[in-house]
Amino acid sequence: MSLRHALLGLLSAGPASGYDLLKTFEISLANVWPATQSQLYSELTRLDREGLIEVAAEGPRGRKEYRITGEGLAELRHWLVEEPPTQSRRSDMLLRVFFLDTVTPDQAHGYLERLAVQARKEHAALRGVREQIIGQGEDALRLYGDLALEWGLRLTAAQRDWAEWAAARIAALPHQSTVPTETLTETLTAPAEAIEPAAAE
Amino acid sequence: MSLRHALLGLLSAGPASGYDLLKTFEISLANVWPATQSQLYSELTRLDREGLIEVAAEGPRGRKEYRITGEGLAELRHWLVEEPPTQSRRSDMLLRVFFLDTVTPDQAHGYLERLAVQARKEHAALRGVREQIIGQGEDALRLYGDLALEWGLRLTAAQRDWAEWAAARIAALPHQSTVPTETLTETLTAPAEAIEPAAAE
DNA sequence: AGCGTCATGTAAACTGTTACATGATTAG
DNA sequence: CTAATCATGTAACAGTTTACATGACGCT
Repeated sequence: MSLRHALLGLLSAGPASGYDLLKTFEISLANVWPATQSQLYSELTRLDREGLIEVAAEGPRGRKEYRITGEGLAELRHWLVEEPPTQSRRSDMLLRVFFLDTVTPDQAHGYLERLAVQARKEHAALRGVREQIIGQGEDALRLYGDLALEWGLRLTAAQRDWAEWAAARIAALPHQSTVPTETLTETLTAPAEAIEPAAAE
Repeated sequence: MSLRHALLGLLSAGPASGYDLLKTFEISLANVWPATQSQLYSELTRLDREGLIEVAAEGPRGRKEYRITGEGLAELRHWLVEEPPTQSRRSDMLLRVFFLDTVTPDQAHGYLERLAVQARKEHAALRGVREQIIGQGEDALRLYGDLALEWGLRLTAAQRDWAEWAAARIAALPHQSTVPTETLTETLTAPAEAIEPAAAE
């Protein structure tokens, strides 16, 4: 359960309300640990009940500003340095690759091309983010944000390169000529045809 | 819900029982889409009820061998080529990076070093897998498995390189001397200290 | 006065994990 | 005969998503 640690982490930078935290999730944490409003509010209630955070102040429309407690900070640090990182490696994208032999090579090629395009877009978006924050306040909080951003850039670049490489490999297959896509629909219900192996890179 | 598509994909290669599929999940699909026995059996029952798979034969100890139906194959192909890939990018590992400023630079450095070690191990393991399957039957099913393996190799390499780069950046910080780790425990309850930015790469 | 945003909460459905439970068959 | 493996299922719980519901405040 890392949602609680995400919340503790955000609150370690200063007090905030559920609404504030929700915005932060939508903007900066969306790509790392998405969370919904519903989930967020109930987790905050639980954290408060368990003493890891507390209500610092109450505002206008029932607004409750939470603050992290000493116990909460200790838990956050424990999670950071003690608990082994469990990368949940569930990948929709890669799962499909395993079964690409059930569709035509053209369709498989199309899938990989789309992955490459998507990776290029994401990479460009991250570059945009980097341009925006360049020259801004260079404090401790930014250093680690930069590391995360760099990871995003490297990951999307790797994904792009791999998808292009993989698409090219499929395009290099024999019997992969200029078949118009219209005629492929009727082959959909036929069993996947055997594919000759491509030469190693 | 991609578990059902994983099952359909495996069954597209030939009939199998829940037990067989479970083994396949543990061996070859564990790193892509982990699933538990419990989850698997109930999903098979559901797929059967919905007509996407059917019982082909019954074996010795209540064994039920499932076979994919035409409807199931259609659903698999639809998922592969029509539905946009939703990469669930929830990353425990990256989430921690954002909050690394709440612990000492030494501890942050240690975290990144451990990530690098882990990535190196995983990369080596995948290399081992590649050695094992080299020279084996080179059929259509293998081609796409190779693409997936290559992605694993590239991903773990990228993770290793990034973690090393990030660790080096933290090690290059000022005031980052040879502090014995024993003395760090008392700084755990103190507020995280401000960190000077490192020069760009 | 009314619209947009701020602000929080609950309920239901679904997905995933852990643990419990049971029994048949085969190999040694 | 007995231990390992084959083989399936259920129950309880934890985490996530979607939808519903409500109301206060601030600006024009």
